[in-house]
Amino acid sequence: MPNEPSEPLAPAEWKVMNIVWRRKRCAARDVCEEAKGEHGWAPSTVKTLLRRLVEKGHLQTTQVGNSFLYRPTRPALRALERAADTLLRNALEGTVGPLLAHMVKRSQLSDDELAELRALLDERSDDDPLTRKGRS
Amino acid sequence: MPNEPSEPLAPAEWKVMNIVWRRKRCAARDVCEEAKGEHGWAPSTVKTLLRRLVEKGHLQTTQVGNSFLYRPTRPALRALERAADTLLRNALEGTVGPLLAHMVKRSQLSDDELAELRALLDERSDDDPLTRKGRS
DNA sequence: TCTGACTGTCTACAGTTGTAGACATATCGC
DNA sequence: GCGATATGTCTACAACTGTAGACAGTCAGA
Repeated sequence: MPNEPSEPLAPAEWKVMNIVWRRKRCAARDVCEEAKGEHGWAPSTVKTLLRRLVEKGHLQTTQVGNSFLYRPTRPALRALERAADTLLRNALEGTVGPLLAHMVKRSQLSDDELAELRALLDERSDDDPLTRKGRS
Repeated sequence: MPNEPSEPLAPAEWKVMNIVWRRKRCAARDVCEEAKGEHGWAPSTVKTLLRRLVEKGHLQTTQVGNSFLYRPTRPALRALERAADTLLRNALEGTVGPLLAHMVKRSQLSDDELAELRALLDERSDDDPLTRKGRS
């Protein structure tokens, strides 16, 4: 039982996972409904994706009557962080800063989030001696 | 001639692109050499990937003698930004802030980059009325 | 000019992903 | 108990991906 499913999510799988994450847990029917509305998918499509996600360890099931309740095995944030790590691994020398800048620009952030990020940046430049060259 | 290749890069394709991006432009041989060292790939593997990348519009070629010079059609940063956009599209309500925090933590950023990010954050909280609710 | 080395092209093939129909079966209401 | 409905399973199949061998054309050196 791999607690952290290692296999990355394919695009269609992200869509299904997002539906389940939003609802915390749900039945196949709910996913089918929402996926039909959002992506126009046939129920079979959703069912196949759910099955594969269970196989890969991204979803857990609990049997309820003749059906399953699907539940993510890890929080959405963790999956996002994994994907972000992959992204960063692909970032060449000097592109990380601009990349983060781009993402900040694209994002709606709350005041709290902005404050937390600011704090992080300050921490960075305070305690990382390698980056302490040009500041007074 | 699609100036911005829309098809996303597969993992193996990122690896090849990164080699070409680092060198700005190069011959297949160079890529083969580096890819062999880094990933243990056979030359055929590299050649297939180069061909597919050209087909998809990620690489351009210039014929030189009996061989090609491969050159990226867009800068690495742009490809990264596209991938980042996809990542953000998968981010649920409330996960974007923590996600960015995670990325900042994982990244080595220069003083200049830190300063630029800080400036961006300040700009955000200054001019976005939606986020100006809790601050004095 | 002949040949060897190198380059790109063709072909291959297994595994993954996107998409979905067919179908057996379990359940719940009557 | 029986049938209608819903649920999961099996099967399918094309496209994409990872990986690579075989081969043909070409350029340079002998």
